This record gives sequence, structure tokens and C-alpha cells, in this order.
Amino acid sequence: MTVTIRDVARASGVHVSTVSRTFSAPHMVNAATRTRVLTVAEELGYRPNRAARALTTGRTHNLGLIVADIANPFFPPLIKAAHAAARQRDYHLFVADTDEEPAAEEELVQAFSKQVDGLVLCSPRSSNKALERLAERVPFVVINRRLRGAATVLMDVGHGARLAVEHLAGLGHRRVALVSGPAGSWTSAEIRTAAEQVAGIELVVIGPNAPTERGGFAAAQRVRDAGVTGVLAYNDLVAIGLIEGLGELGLAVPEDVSVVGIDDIVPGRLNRPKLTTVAMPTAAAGRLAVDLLIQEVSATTSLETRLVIRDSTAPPR
Amino acid sequence: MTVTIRDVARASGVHVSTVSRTFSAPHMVNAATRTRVLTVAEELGYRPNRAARALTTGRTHNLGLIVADIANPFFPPLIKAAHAAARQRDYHLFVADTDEEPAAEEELVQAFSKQVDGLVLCSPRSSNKALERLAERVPFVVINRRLRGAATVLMDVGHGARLAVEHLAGLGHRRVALVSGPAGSWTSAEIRTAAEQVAGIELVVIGPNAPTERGGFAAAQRVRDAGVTGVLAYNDLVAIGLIEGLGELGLAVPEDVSVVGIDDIVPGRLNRPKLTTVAMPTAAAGRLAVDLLIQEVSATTSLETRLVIRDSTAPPR
DNA sequence: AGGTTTAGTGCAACTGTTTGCAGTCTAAGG
DNA sequence: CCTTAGACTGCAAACAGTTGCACTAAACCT
Repeated sequence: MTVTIRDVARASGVHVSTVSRTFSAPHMVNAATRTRVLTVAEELGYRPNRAARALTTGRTHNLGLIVADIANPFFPPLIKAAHAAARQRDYHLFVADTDEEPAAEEELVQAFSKQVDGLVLCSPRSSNKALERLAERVPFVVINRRLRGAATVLMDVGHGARLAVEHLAGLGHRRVALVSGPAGSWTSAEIRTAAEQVAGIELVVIGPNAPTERGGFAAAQRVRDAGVTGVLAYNDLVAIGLIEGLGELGLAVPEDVSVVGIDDIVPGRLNRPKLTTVAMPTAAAGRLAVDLLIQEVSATTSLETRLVIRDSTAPPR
Repeated sequence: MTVTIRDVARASGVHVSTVSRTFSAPHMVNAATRTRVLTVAEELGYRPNRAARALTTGRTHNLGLIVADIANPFFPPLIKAAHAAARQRDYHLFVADTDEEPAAEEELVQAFSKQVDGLVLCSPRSSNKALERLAERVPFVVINRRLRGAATVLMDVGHGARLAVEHLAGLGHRRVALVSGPAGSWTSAEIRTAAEQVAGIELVVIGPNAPTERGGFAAAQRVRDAGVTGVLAYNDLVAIGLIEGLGELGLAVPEDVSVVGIDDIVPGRLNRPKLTTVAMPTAAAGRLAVDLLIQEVSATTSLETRLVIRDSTAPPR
């Protein structure tokens, strides 16, 4: 029914091992036989059975990608790029999501570990200890989290955050709020450290907050009370919620308060105001992570971010 | 190194076949032995090797999902739901994207066919003939396309479109444009048929158009020239582009023209105007498709859509 | 009591590929 | 002309499970 290596062998008058080799080690077989085998294989419609191959070699040619939430607009470009990179090297990609529950993370890694050659973890929330334990089961590369010993792809939010605050400073803002993210987030810490380094700015930190519109909305009150004219939000969702919340309090953006987001996930041209934000190289990160994984190189990479200035920032009045 | 079924067999004093059965057909083995085997397996940290299992059974316990573009906000909720449904039944999901190129579709199916037990195709663009050919290679279920012989999950856009046009009619609009989608799209045809059935409305069809913001933007001119007061757009992206385009021509939404989109993909509360649109049950579709696939039932299902009324529609003035 | 079902387990063949080892043949080196 | 190193290719044993069949022993039936 399904055509196997044996059928091809029989039809082309060679031994199965030769057929096997024309696919997995072409240089070991004579050019003439190789082309013969290949044409016969083509005619018969032979496709190597990956399960069988996996069984002998121990490599599945599958990779796993674990993100917090597939439906979070931050991730799809990353997933897409990772997928493309994998495909290019004849790997396939499983995508899983933890639904923002750190507990699901370990469980997923366990479930995947036997059937992938490696894993990409995006902003994992598990403890260092847990991650080190998992690293023994299956090789992985981490995105947006510093972890000694593991290959790492970082997006330099720190740099982006500094650009953002400098942008606000340049517009004349002197008192700026940082509406931070969830406690324990590497990204959030990174942003804060960078923001604090900008000279000539008085920084007030408001948080921790949930990294959602709701979280931003809830922070509006405190932002107003802080008496700031500029805000850097943990991410775009928070920024959106915040702008909405400020509106309820009678404060207009950017007229009364300037707001900068992070991630650049807000699509569409319909947004008012269009959000000034820090664009993240998500696609590059996805691609790179997969490349590192396949080539089994253990490196730490830091990707550039950039500030996109739109309409949610203006000089203070 | 890796612990196999044989190690478990030895350690628990039974034959490998018994161990195999405690995992793949528990009812066939005595309760006492079963628990003994299970505890031994647990102690040894045994995990069944899916590749080996796939080799003998011919079933990989993997499914494939092919969409046009992972990064298109319409799909992630569908992917997420499909993934969750698969996981629940101990299946894993490969996601692939065609990058909107119909040619990539067939190629992907080919590549997947040997290593998945089934495929979910979202709005496939290949010809009926090509699809029928592919159906012989691997079972699949189709989302948003009618195809005899294949299991099908439809989202009832027709109904949604009718609701939308009736909503416009109810507001007092008499002349309405349908800014349609790409030629050959099942969805676009469906929308048109439904829209034409609404009584008391003069419908002018403008299109075909690219299903993008750019496409909508480009259609603005013709919409103005058509002298309509209401518009139903092929999807939200088109609607957004159109609103932008109308703006450039000096027409305000909803004051001068009412616009209804389809898909409900525009997130965030910052949009002005907030788009009246037809919400699609994408998550339900993803879940259902996977369920149908796993259970190998061949059915045609039609999922309800609903109209979400926001701020982009108003009575004509 | 004798025959028959039934539950539980063992045996061994089989799945499709890879790969170390051994053999053959050719061409180059001495 | 003999030796030897390559270049190819064949052989057969893995890889980690599943499954039809045979077998045993206990339970059931009349």
C-alpha cells in the first residue's frame, strides 16, 4: 500500500541500504545509481517514513515552540518566522501554549521532550532551578530570559525603553511614570533598570500590574495622582488600557499626558491616537531561536529594538 | 540510556507484550499486574516512544493545521482552540501557513501527509479537483469551504451578512454597497448571496478586492461614486482600509457613511470609530474541526455567527 | 464430571530505516 | 604484475513498540 524503501530497492535493482543512503548520505553512493534510485523513487512516489527514521536515529526532526498565549498578537509573527525557519531545514514545528499558566510550562516540556529534538521557550516563567532540570531532558533555547548555560535570544527592551524615556525627555517631560508589568518578569526589570538610567527625568514606578488592558485601565488613577506628564507602559495592551482609563478621568492623550507602549502590536490604522511604541524584532527572534536550536550552538544573542514615534506623545503643555 | 518497554518488563517480571498492553489496551490485562507494571514504569521514568508506536500502528497521533497566514489575527484563536482540543485527546498539532499562496497548499499537504493522521484545511484555495486528489492521501476536514465528500466546518457568514444588511436597512439605509473579497472565494460568494436576499435595499457590488487594508483603501473612491450611505465590507481589514480611504475623500464614518466589517478581529478599545462587525466563531471552528478529524466522522457543520453593533454604523442623514 | 468459554499472558513476527562491518571491484602505486 | 587503498554496495542487526496466535488455568454450563 504505502511504498517503502524496499519497493524502491527492488524496482531499481539495488539493496535497501543503498536506497537509504541515497537519501540520508548521498555522497556515499555512486552518481549513476543515485540518479537511478531517485527517478525510480519519484515514479513510485516514495516518501521516507519519518517515524521509522526517528526510531533508528533517535532524532525526530521535530521542534517544539512554547509560548504563553498563541492568541496574544505579540506571538504570531514569532511563531510564523520560527515555523518558516524550521521548514527551510526540513524540520517541523509543534506549537503549544501555556495559557499564561506557569505550571503548564513544565508539563508541556515533559510531554514534548520525547518527541522533539529541541524546544524554544518564550519568556518562560518557571524557576531557574526547574529550567535547569528540564535542560537535562531536552535541549532548548530561551527567548527573552537570561539563563546561564542555555542558548538565549534576547530582545533588547532595555535599549528600547531608554530610547522611549529619552524621547519623552527630549519633548520636555520632566516627571515620567513607568507603569510596570507583573512581578518577577525579566522584561519588566529590564525596562525599569534602563528607564532609571536616563538623566534629567524624575521616574515614578507604578506597579506591578497585570500585563493586560485591564491592568492598564486600573493604573490610570495612580498615574493621574502621580502628577506626571509622560508614561512608559509595560506593553501596548497596558498602554491601551491606560489611555482608555485616563480618558475616563478626563485626561487626553497626548494633550494632557504622553504615553509610550512597548511591542508594537496594535495593528490597523484606525487607532486614535496612534501609539508611540517600542517595536520588537519578534520575527527575527523566532527565526534565530530555531536556527540556534538546529545547529546546536549555545550562544547569547541580543536583538536590537527601535522606537516608533506616532501620535500618543507630544510636548507637555 | 532511555528506558524502554523491555526494561519495564524485566523489572516487573512480565513479558514486553504485557507492558505494551497496560499502556495501549489496559482492559486486556489483570488489574493487579497492571498496577504493578504502572508503578514500576513510573519508578523507572518510562515514557512510550511515539515514533516506535507510530511505526507499528501507522498512526502518528499528530495532526496538521494549514492556514493562510498565522500572523493574520483571524487565525490565532482558531489555532489555539484546535491545539487545545488536540492536546486533550493526546494528539499533537503541527501548524503551517501558506503565506497566502495557493501553490504552497498542495506542497504542504504532501509534506505533511506521511506524518500526520489527518489535516485541517482552513479556507483552502486549491481547486476541487486538487483537493479530491489530496483527500486520497490523508483524511482531512475543511473549514470555510464547501466540499462534497469531506468533513466540513462552516461559519455561517451568510447569516451574519444578512444580519448586517438588515441592520443597515433598519437604520434607514436604502442604498448599500458590498465591497467584496477576492474572486473565487467561497466566503465572498456566500456573503453576496445573503446580502442580495434582504428586501428593501438596493445593493451595489464593488469588487473583487484584495482582502487587505490596501484593498479597502483602494475601493473608497468607487464607494463614494456609488452614492451609497451604507457599506458591508468583505472583512474587517477591508473595512478599516475603506474607512481610512473615505476619510481621505472627506467622508466621515458613521456620519456620512455607515460601515460594517466581518470577522471581529480588531482588538483594543482605541479604535475610532469602533467597528460594527460580524463576529465569527473561530475558536469553536478550530475545536470542532479537530474533534471531527480525530473521531473520523464525516459531517457538515454550520456554526452561528452574530452581529456586534458598535460605532461605525448610524442612521443616514 | 466433562466439555466449553473466557481472562490473562507469552511468543515471535513485523513496522521502515539506519549503520557498522565486510565484501567486491577498480585504479593507482611500486 | 602484485599490492593496496578507495569507492561502492550488500548483509543483517538493531531501534521500541504492537498484535495475531497459541497456550494455560480458572470459571461456567449442563
